[in-house]
Amino acid sequence: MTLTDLRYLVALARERHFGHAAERCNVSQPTLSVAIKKLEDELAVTLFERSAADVKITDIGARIVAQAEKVLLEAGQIKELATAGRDPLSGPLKLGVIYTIGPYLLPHLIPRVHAAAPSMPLLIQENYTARLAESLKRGDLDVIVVALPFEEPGIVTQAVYDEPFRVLMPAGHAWEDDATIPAARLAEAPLLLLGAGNCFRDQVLEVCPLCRGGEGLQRTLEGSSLETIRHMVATGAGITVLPSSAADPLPGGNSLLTVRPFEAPEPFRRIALAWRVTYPRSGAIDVIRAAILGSPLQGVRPVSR
Amino acid sequence: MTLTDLRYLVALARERHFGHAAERCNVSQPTLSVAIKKLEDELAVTLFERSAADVKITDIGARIVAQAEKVLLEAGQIKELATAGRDPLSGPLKLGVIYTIGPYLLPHLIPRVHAAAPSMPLLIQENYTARLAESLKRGDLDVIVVALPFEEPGIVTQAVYDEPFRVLMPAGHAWEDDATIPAARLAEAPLLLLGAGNCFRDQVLEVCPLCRGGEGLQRTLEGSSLETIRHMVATGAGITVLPSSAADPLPGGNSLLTVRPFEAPEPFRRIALAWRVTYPRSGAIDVIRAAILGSPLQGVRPVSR
DNA sequence: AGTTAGCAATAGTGATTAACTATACATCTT
DNA sequence: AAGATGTATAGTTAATCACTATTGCTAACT
Repeated sequence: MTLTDLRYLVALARERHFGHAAERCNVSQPTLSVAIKKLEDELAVTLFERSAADVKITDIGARIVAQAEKVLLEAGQIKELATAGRDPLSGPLKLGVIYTIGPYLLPHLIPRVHAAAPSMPLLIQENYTARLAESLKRGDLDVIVVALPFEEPGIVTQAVYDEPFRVLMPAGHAWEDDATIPAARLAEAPLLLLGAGNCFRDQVLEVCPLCRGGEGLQRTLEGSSLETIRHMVATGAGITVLPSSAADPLPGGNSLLTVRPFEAPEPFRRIALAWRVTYPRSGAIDVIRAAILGSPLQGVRPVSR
Repeated sequence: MTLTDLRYLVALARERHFGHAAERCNVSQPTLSVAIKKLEDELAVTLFERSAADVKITDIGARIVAQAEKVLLEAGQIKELATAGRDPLSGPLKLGVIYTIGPYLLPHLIPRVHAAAPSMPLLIQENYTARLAESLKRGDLDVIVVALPFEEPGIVTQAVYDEPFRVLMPAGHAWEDDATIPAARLAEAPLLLLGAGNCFRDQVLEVCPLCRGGEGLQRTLEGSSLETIRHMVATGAGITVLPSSAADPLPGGNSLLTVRPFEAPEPFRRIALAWRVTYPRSGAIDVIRAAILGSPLQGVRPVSR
């Protein structure tokens, strides 16, 4: 029993004539005749009474035809589902973002994605890189936004933008008069850091190897966020390093804080998109990338593909 | 897209492993692999993300698998319907009976058929032979009970029983003293007859050619029934001829009436079943025949096949 | 880093199935 | 009895399906 057989069946039930039914199915009369007979043999049931005068459907035949129509209808739905699902910009996209990007990127990203792909709602999760990577591999996420380096088997990455680091200090701080800050000087001040697990913490410590020992002036704020640290800096608890998108003053910014760039070579982080090699909706990824690049993130430099 | 493809699809969705899914479907891994790829090409949609680690279903894939399961379920119903419909004794049987048999046969027939084939309800229609024949050919009836001769293209008949004719007269009638009545004598009395269209009317007139002219003593009762005629005979309106099943006194019969057989050769009618040559439920017909022969019809003689 | 193991995809082949044309057969009609 | 109509069968070809053997890929292991 195949779907083709069922199509022949309902055609014959409608036409009550083998020749006409065959024509409607674009096959020859013997083809349809044999197919119906095969179906009857398989089901061990007489579906039609054939006579010279006409073709009559049996009671059981009528019931089976009705069921066959249901089958064909449901099968047609599969094609419709496929057609609807063919558009990579339709259907929800599960997006993961690291903590140190989310608050600054998402407010811009979400409306832009919605504008570009209105039928692709975003399901967003913020987390540490490691957790995002796991979810991505499991299939719980489709695309993630992380900082490089990021290497995982089965995962491909695409750099999107570079983002310089900045030094954040309370207004009136001693370094305020310097246009740029040498990285080494970070060891001289109480440096507020995110907790372990945040990749940005490690990247900051890489900028300032002297801070690494754990015996310096720096202070780790477990379970905290860049925003919390910024507020602590404003209250004079210390200084910190932020990515430019989080540090650079917006119009009408915070007058309690002073931001200074690093001395060249300016340290920076490279932000990338990552997804499973096998992920089929590359069009959706393109939209995400475009929306990120279209977002007004302070100080970032796009990375050409 | 075939039902087999869909079976492979849902198997793979369940197993998430080509090899295991193939095994469950009793096919080789390449077979299943190719079938899935063919489906994906046909639908122009990626249903699964394949990687060395595992097989992940896409969102659209999951929706299509759910739909495929629905299709397979409905398709399975076809087999169930066929299994249920395979029994010729299941499902209603549309039975037609001529007016001059119905009242005497059906009260016996219906319970017997119900006992022999409880899941075969009878849909009964009483009518003239000509109307029954038309309904039978149209398919509105499945089997009819008629008197022979009955010849129709595409229709087969099977004699069931012979039924002698009787003379019915009011009690105390002049012929009451005769054990048998010669057919010719019918022309001498006021003979009550059914209206045109009833085959029994014609059969009676054949028995008594002298009555035929239309100028004799006989009286036609259009739109009437044998029961009406019997009552009229009881009131002395005339005599009549009845088939034995309608004439012969039942225990506790009518003392106002006298029944006499004809003189040999006894006239009789042959009752038969008729159905379309193409009608597939011959088992149902056998049940009807057996139920008729099992019915206590007065004076009838079974016709061996 | 090279190797191995696991798994899906591909190639190539054989068997089955589905389609065709031509024709036979059955039935009713003229 | 012959013709017309309509379905079934025969015989053939093409397409499809399923198999085995093998390749190619990825990731895990030594």
